[in-house]
Amino acid sequence: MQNNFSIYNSLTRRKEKFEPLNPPFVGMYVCGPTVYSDAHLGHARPAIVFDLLYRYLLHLGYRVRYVRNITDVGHLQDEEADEGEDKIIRQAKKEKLEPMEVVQKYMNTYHRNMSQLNTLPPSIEPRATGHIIEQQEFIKKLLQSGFAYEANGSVYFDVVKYSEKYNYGKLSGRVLDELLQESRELEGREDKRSPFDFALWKKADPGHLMKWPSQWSEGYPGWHLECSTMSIKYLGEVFDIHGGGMDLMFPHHECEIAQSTAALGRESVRYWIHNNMITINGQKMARSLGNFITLDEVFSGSHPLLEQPYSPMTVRFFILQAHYRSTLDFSNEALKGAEKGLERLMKAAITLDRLKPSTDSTVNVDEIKTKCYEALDDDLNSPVLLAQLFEAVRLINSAREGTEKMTASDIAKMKELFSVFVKDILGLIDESAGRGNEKIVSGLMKLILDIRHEARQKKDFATSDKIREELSRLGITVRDLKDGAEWEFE
RNA sequence: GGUCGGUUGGCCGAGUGGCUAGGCGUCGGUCUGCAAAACCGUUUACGGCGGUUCGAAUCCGCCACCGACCUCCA
Repeated sequence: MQNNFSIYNSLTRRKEKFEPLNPPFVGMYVCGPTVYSDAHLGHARPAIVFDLLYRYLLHLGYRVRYVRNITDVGHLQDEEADEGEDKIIRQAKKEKLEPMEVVQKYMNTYHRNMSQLNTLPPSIEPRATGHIIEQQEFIKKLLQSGFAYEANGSVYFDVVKYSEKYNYGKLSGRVLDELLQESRELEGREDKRSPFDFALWKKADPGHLMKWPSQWSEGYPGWHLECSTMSIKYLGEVFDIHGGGMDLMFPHHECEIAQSTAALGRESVRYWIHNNMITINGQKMARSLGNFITLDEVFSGSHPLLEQPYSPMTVRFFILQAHYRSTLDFSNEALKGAEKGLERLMKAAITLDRLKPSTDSTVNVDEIKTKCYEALDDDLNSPVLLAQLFEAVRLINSAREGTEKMTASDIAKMKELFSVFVKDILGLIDESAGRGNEKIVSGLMKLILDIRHEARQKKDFATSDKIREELSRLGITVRDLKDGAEWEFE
């Protein structure tokens, strides 16, 4: 499997050549959502970023097993004290639903939104509640290895003991001694030996809605455990890629490393990849800050901050226009810009279909293609890839104007370029497509435009304008060219 | 306070020690019966102060400001 693909590894803080453990197979695990409310713009970013990575790896010929979990238990409101209320249970009470109804409801919304954004579904989408036994087995391993301890029916991970042998904090750059000095004293619960110990199994309080029997207590698993358990179950003890948002590096991913390393005696993940945040007015978009916009609100325009609706592809393009490791600032102006840019890109594909070949050529499609690969190979640089594609757009438009020339071979290559990079890899599809019966509509349009053409030849502009206006009312735009006219749905 | 990252033109965003991505917007032009689109050009860049260098937005130092993480957050 040949490739020149390099990717930034958060663990080593460097770009590294991507070399999977067992080519052509690639194992990729990405932290999915906790399904307790509607997906917002922030959720779209990792979904699209890792969709891009998934698509590119597939394009390069790898056989990728893409695992993305659904967290449906154990994610507490106040993780620090390990006493917060489970997010899903809290929402269930609020909506007067069964916890599993809450999970199903928001999982459905999430899937619908992800499909709208044209992200490919993962190969496996495991749920925490479906892996209670496996998580308990994992806890037993940690107890056996001595890195976990039981206290009052709960089981905790012993961070202090772990750090005597391994490096707790290596991913996020934290030093345990410093963390311990700065941490405040625990109040109430004294089950934990150290404030940075985290729960593997929590004994349920009376009346707790989601709980399972175990040898320790009726209870539920800790949040960090599910990812270690399920990634190893489906991808093996050592696998290639683990992804997620930067905000998960500490403590979530740090705890995952500790759990897996403690249980297996070695590192599980070879490449840690983290996407940056979407900001709004320079501040992270987050539920807790109350400045988030849900995807449905974006698509419908029904949020006070939105001046108009923005289509799923506009959002996708907007996200792909920024490098995944940079913050991306939301604004109406930026979204509108993305909308126009996307339109320009998609129109060029249509123009390409209608282009008449020349006998000679003034363009070098292969050069653009090479640059497109270089952009992706350099840490998945989608903005530079788009810049290259816009160079192709300029050439296509110029060819239509006659200032550049493309042979039939050039046109075929260019179509291939668009098909591979725009559609397959960037996952950008024409949202105006699929309206009406293509064949009949195009036949009718040809007829109508022929009549209009004849009217214009006779300088009967009243008729030609009437046709254009009536078509416009139906949502069809007509544009006159040097020879004939072209049309499209608005 | 600790750790890490950022500060690029009206907006969003790439980037490399010298050849000034790209998109959107603005303005002008070409084309056009009109319109739209397209094309060509234009517009104001690299937070501040020093330093290294023949040459720095790009390397180093200091300062200012912003953000993320250190509770949950994609």
